[in-house]
Amino acid sequence: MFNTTTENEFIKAYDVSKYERPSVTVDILIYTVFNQDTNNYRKLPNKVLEVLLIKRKDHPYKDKWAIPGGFVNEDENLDDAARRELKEETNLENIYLEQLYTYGDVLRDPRTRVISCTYMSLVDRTHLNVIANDDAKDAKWFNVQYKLVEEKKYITNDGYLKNKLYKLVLTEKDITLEAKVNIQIEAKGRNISIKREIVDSTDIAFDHALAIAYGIERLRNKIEYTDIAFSLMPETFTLTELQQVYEVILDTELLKANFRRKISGMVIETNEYTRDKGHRPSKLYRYNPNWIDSHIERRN
Amino acid sequence: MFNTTTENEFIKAYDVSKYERPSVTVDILIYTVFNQDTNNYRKLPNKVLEVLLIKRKDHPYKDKWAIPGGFVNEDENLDDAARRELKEETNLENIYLEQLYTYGDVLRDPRTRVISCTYMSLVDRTHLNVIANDDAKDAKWFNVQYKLVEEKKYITNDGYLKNKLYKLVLTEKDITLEAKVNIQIEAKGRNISIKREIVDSTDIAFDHALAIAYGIERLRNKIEYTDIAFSLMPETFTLTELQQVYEVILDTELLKANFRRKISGMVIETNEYTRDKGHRPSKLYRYNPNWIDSHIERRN
DNA sequence: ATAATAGTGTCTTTCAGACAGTATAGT
DNA sequence: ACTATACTGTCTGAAAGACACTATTAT
Repeated sequence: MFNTTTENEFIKAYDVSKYERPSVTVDILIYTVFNQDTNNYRKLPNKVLEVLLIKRKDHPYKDKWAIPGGFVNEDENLDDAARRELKEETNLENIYLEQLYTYGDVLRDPRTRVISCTYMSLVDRTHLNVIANDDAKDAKWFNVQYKLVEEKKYITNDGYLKNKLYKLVLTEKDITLEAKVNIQIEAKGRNISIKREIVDSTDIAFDHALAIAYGIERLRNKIEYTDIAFSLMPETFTLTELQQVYEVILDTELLKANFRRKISGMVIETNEYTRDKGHRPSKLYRYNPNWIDSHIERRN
Repeated sequence: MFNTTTENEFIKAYDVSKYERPSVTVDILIYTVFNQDTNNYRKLPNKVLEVLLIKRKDHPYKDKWAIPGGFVNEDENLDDAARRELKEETNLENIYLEQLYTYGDVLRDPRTRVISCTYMSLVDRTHLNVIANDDAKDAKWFNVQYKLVEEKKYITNDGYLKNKLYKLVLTEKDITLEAKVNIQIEAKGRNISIKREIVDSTDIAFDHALAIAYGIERLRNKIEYTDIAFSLMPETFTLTELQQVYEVILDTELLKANFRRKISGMVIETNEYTRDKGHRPSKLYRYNPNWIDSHIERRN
């Protein structure tokens, strides 16, 4: 039982005060929506979904891009570590933050065994300080595109095997990072298992492409039945802006009248309007925090 | 920190063989549905939701009940550790298994910092071997009840504070374990944060009451838009049995005609019928794995 | 005037909820 | 015959989808 460890190592290892941090990190997916200006004075800016990445300065994955994160301190709750990291990266507090998934494959970090608990955060770009654009840290907002590119299904005698191949493209000025994520769904009798794996990820560090993809999927799911979209909005906004946020996350076009009917209970109108837009002014709205009362609560 | 522990206990607790591994555990919520026989020969058995718990033999929380789990081996993926634990407890493989949430509060284990990644598994009780009922391991299936008992809402000037108090009751023969879980939802402007905490948990070890509660909530959510219910069913089943599973998980009564319409695409009828039931025989059905094709896929 | 967006009304189809009714084994 | 369950048909109202129409600003 006490195999080859020396007494010294034993003591060092178990001396309470010297107990090293567990090799557990917290990594944060910080998503935001950004206005891309157009050249036409009349046209509204396009909205794009962005994620914050940091260029690694050391091996492994030197010069590749990674999700911000860091080790969990010994005396720090997991959630607190996530909040601390978020504050370090964006200088923001009291922001939407949700635990996503914990990645723990043995070889995901070539140095040593690292288990990473990922969180997802949504921030309103207008509230953002510049830390995240600090060149010294080499942190950049990358435009995110995530699309299904191939779907194959094989029927087996007691179920099926389905492969869905998604392409993730991250761009920032002249930098383009690409990865492919394969989602394998295996149905065997009544048992269904899902496995996600990176097929191809040349410029994204570790298995972070998986996390970025998973975050977008969660976002797409949750925007349908919760109010998370408002975490991406400024204090007041037009309904068209809100619709654009839904569209850029869901990657579809929505019909204006139907969209407005759907979200009507989630917003409160103000007396203010947009100005100087080269077209009819738009009424400004704010989030209605009491919306949830009229719905079946399905946070989690 | 190590207040009254004897040296002996200390050594035992920190056995070297455990050190090499990170202090990360995998804990598994194993849910099943069980038929409770009734005395009336005509009546169908009642179904109850159950979860597998293990009686702790050592400090801390000696003689309290805990979710089965254990340390992750150094050379073992997180998912593999979960599958291994599941196999050890139930002797089953290829079972529905899904990562749930990772608990990482500093003081959740009084011995040392332990981060626990929880998984949820759903098993068909008819396929179960007896390992989980092995008295030597003191593993028992507990009847689960989880209900909202109190809801308070305070309006603040920029949002609201909502407290939802849930009561969790676990029973097995003459053993009753109770816990209260408070879900605090704080809306401040557009930012909403959710905190879950145990208010009262006298007989359930660690923060496991939180995990059990969270698992049920996930189950209640997912049963509405996925096919996970079938992981709890035997190969063939009647539609009434399927409905009972939905009812016991959702803790509501459903109207038969509407339920059948809703799940009609998920099942395939067989030519077999139930017999000797003291009433009209019921057609047996099996799961239709191709159901998902006709739906928007929302696993995750 | 025009380009571009803001905002509303309404038709249709689909689906969830409610309820009433008929059918059939086993004692 | 009676009890308990099996199974189906249909009405209603709400919500989702599609589309057409009117309104208003800066240049």
